Amino acid sequence: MNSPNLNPIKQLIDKIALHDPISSEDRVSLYELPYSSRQFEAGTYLLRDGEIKNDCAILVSGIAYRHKVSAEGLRQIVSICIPGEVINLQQLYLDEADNNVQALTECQISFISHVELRRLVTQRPSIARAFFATTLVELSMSREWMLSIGRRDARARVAHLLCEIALRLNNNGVPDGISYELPMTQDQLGDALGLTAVHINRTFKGLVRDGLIARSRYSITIPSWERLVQAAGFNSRYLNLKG
Amino acid sequence: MNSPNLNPIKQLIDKIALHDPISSEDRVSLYELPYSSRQFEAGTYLLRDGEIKNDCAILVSGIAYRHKVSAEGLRQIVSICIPGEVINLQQLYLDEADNNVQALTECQISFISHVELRRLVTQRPSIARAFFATTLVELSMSREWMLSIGRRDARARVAHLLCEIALRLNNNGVPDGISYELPMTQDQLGDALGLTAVHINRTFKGLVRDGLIARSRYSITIPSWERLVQAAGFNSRYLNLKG
DNA sequence: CGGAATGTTGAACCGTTTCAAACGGAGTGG
DNA sequence: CCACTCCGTTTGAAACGGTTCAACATTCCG
Repeated sequence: MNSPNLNPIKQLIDKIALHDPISSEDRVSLYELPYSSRQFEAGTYLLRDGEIKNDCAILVSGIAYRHKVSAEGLRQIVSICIPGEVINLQQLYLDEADNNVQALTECQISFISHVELRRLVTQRPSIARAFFATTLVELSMSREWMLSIGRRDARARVAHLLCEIALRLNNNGVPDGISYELPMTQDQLGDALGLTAVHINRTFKGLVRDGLIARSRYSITIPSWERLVQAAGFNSRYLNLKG
Repeated sequence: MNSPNLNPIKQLIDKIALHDPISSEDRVSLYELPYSSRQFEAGTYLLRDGEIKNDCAILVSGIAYRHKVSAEGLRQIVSICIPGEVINLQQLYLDEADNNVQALTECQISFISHVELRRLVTQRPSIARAFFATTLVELSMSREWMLSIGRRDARARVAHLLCEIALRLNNNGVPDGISYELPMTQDQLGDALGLTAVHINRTFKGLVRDGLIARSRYSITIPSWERLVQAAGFNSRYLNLKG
């Protein structure tokens, strides 16, 4: 999981190629980018609201979450970051970050100079295009997230989040009986779904009672993908996965 | 408002230049793009969920809203589109639309061939960059919207929406006493904010009672920007407006 | 003028929150 | 290896913000 020799560029390429093809020529030029890596322990801020331009940060291993806090101090988690994603793409062109990214587990981050990346993206339109496509998918995911928070009840919201993460971790499809680690406290889940930790707890219990999921510690098991999808009203189209 | 001689390319340029500068050279090449225009009446779908690649559609005049509907048939409005925006940027690189855009007022739409635009964007990195920046701002807006829906109460949600639109319509700042048209029914406002039409009504009444806004028909007046911002917990940073 | 769509209001209801207390499990120090 | 502590989970009861339903008022538009 935290194997130190994960190649960040490969992660990045795999990720962006998921939504837009990248020629082998472009791959090579991406491979030429210099980078440096660093480990961050769970809980660390990987990006802070208000932060000014910085190097481009790729999440190589681990899971993180992006959040904002309201004037009243309430937190809303707006997305989950998984390996291969650029955490601060926004800062590639906009000045100031307006959100935070925090490590959920230990995270390996690799840094590429923004200047370098901007240069590459300028010289190679198809790489620019791939990053653009990735960003469009992120936008699409955030719209679905809005639909969840605004219009689904607690049960469907939780189920939907579980579906989304399961599929993002297994792009080719989620087989029945699969399990995965979702290292989020119920407090964090609440902040992600616009609910209370207490209500997350009750909702989880309901899902377990009805056999839609099984749980132990941070591990989620999905006995029947079909049934969970049904309960969530989940339609994977918005993830724009190929195939 | 619906003046037929609005130049769509100028609108487009003004819009993307709002977040990223565009050189005069690039402006010229944008001006060379061929386009055709058409009027759509209020209520028309400008983009449909499931629609396959199409020409790039610029909203030249009028207001529209983007929405998704859940498996249970509930609608969530995820953004308000104002003039100068490309409605279906997503389709520039992704295949299938996963959301709908519907005209709120009569709308003038101009079409540019996606092929042309892709070609231009390939040849002129700084234009690509400007579109990228615009998309990043859209992403940023959607994150703020999530924060609203997930964590603000009804009053702050409504106030926040009113602030956002006021500022997007007046990029240089909102003077006290300003009014603007928000041609949305309370049903639509409810769907935008994850509330019921009924509750929108009561919340509006509350804001009026407390002198935070005045209303008549679809016209909103803001006596004190300061106070409305306060009630909304509004911080304009996420809009990434220059200056 | 008439009908449809939108806005307004009240009362009952309900999904979720709040508060508070107890529980469990992992890590720490004695 | 136990006791202690901390943090997150679990549970119950009461409260609340927002919903639902239903009736009525208003505005719009043909």
